[in-house]
Amino acid sequence: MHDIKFIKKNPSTFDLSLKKRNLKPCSEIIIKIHNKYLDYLNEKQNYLEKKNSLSKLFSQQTEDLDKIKEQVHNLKIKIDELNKLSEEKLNEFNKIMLEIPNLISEKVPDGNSQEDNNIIKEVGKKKKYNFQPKNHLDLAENLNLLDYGQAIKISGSRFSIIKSDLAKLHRGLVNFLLDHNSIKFDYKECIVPELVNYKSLEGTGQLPKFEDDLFKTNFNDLYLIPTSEVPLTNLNRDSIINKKDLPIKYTTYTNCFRAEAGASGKDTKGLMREHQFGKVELVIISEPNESENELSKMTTCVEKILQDLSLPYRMVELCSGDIGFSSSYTVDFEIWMPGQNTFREVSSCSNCKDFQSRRMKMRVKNFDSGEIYFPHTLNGSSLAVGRLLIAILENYQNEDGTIEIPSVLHKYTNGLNIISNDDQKI
RNA sequence: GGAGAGAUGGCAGAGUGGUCGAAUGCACCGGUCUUGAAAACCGGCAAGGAUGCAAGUCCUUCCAGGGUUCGAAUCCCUGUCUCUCCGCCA
Repeated sequence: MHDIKFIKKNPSTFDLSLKKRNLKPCSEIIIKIHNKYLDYLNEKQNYLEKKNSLSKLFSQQTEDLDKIKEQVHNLKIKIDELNKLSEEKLNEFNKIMLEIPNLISEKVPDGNSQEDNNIIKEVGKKKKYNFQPKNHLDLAENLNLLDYGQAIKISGSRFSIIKSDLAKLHRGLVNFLLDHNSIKFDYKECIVPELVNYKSLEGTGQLPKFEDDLFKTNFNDLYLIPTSEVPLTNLNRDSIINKKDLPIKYTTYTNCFRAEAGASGKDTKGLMREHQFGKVELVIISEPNESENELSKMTTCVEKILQDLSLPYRMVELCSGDIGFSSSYTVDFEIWMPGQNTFREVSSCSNCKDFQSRRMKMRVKNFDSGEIYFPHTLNGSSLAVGRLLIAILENYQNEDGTIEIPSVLHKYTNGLNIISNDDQKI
């Protein structure tokens, strides 16, 4: 949510940012609606003041009370009218405002699509194979570790059943990632609900605009989370944080659920794009002037994982056409996938500035000065576990189809260091 | 699923029609005292909005939404959530 006062002061800056996202300028109409709202509001407040002062006369005098009653009655009619009008305008205003994406940072490169993203750096050497590397799907199915027939029977497409040593690797990865984040990088580990209410999704920006991407349940109208950014960031919704408690850093592992409404035909099989996937998430609530710094600490945390796992990756700055709704600046991490001969996204780290904190009324108070302001919120994946699994399968494959397990994970896989065929056919 | 109770400031907790944005305690901030600290004492301390250069003035908010009334934290209705007991259950 944007600050209307900012828009009124800087309409052209605001419109320019929208233009970079290929959106139409709208400052003029927003300002117009808001001013109209203020007109109604001020008029209403004047009448309210009159009404209040008339009511107070009752405890002071006893004469002409009927006359006052009548005056109040007349005022109430006007107030009701103006109340309706101002509410209408405010609703109109909010409806527009909630669908406007965040302003993008000056650092964000111009561009229309993924193609225009800026590669910041490429790290790690791509392994050379003296055979044709397979993709994760062939590898895992050959090893009997992934079953799509069963997944389709139980739930349909875009689900999978992970089995045996691959399931153990998945579990080990989750523990490795959570330990990394909480012990080495001081994020507070949490377990959070995977069903959330409307307000929470509005707070982080998924609603009202992206309803189609979400799964809604018939229990209290709760939604399945598309990312644990939603519950983690909303932990401090509608509240005032003591400045001394910043920065607040959370990490969690959850399943994430996405309808993938606009992705038909893309990555239809395999762990790449599923309706349900596991993800470890990082969220930071930071002082406004510290958020850039915090983002770089966050990306360092993610990078360290990729380095520990010796996976070749690149760091990509998203362009104005590709950046998410709530973000002002986003850095993606992509791992080299030899079986697909391309880099694929495994993490996205965003600085949302005060966009989400304004939406969810998360504020910070400096108790020394009394000052109250909106903090910046950041979120990042560390990492999407399914995709990380793909990366390990493809990067650590041997010619015979077996998979080495990276050495940092051995203590998380109870010493298991190679995945070979699971003989059990069930 | 059945029965009952409740939702008030950062927290605890008074308040049952006007003088209530709301007692009191704790926490927090400032001060006195002290070599320093603690204790004690004194003072301050909700949020959002409008307007104004500012000081200030005004409006709104006691879970949410309706209603009664000149006037609602307080009375009535609806909804949501929480708690307790019983049943069921990982």
